Amino acid sequence: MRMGEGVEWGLHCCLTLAWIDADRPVPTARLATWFDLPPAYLHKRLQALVRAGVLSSTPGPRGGFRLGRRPEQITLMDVVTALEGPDDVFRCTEIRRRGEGGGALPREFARPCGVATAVRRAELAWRRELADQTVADLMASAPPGAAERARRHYARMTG
Amino acid sequence: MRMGEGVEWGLHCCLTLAWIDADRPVPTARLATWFDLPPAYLHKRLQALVRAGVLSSTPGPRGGFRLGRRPEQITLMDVVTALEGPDDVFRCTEIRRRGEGGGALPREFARPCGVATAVRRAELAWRRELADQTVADLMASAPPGAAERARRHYARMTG
DNA sequence: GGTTTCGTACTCGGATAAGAGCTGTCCGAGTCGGAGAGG
DNA sequence: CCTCTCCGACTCGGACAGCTCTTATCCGAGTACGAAACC
Repeated sequence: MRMGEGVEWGLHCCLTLAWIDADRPVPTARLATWFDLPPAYLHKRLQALVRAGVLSSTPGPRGGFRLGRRPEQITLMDVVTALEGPDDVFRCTEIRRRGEGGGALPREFARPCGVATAVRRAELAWRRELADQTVADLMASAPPGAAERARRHYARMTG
Repeated sequence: MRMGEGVEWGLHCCLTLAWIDADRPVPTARLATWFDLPPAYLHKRLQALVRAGVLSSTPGPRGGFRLGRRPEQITLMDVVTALEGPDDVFRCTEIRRRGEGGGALPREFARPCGVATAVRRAELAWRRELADQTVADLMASAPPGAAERARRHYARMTG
């Protein structure tokens, strides 16, 4: 059980896009060079963020990606859900009612499985923490001057 | 990103072992029949729980598995860690310092990456919820009479 | 009848193959910018 | 000199392979029981 690498990429890209706050969209190639990532695959992951509304894309020359909404309205949960899918981490297959164990007790199965409930409680705590943190919070917790350095660095790339 | 199926199996098996509280160890075949699971693979997953000390095993005839310690001392975190591995869900690859972006700022990298910190906060909340729940809690939250039914069902299987 | 010995069957344990999902790559559709010709 | 047209290049978007990890399976090592032979 491991989180996909694209989540780290997506969060760093969102943070960078928020910091530089460029007038023009930022193409994939720039971000891939910035972080030394495989351009094609990064592109694929950014597309998933566009489908979720986290980013917006512009085709053609001078095109690229920009934030789909303001940084304080992009939660980490949004990014994780967009990149890892909306499915629950824990999937209850109702094994309690399979096999010999569950033949004759239909009334009890009206309530959800206790094991699933317990694990989902942890998963909800995880999702809640992710939903409480926004890209704006990431910007605020960064060392001072980080945004300025990002802008300068990006200006050096474009020029 | 999905949790392995073995976690559900392991938790249900621990709960069942705690309920029936048999004098003899319970072999894999019984548990596999109980939940209608592939016996060989269930066996492999139970071995992982033995390596973690959650279960203890007895070889030979009349052998099998039993709980390695009391139910109130087996947390859901123990089971998940045993079956999914001890690695963090989110792995920070330090992409901030890779590529063009991180060449000239060595002082800043002394502090951990803000993105990683934010995601790890959520992961810690998840682990904490898992660690706060024990197998004994699962037993307590089950409908009354569940333990008795499990014992009767197991007696019918053995006899 | 009691005891010893042997064989058998059962269980765990780890090493060995298929399948799914993540990672990585490619090419096509669409679009903007600029060069060049014409007025 | 200004405007219109056309060409070219750049970017996103989705479809196509390689690889790691999960799932699934098998066979070997060890052990307790039970039967049989022996005392």
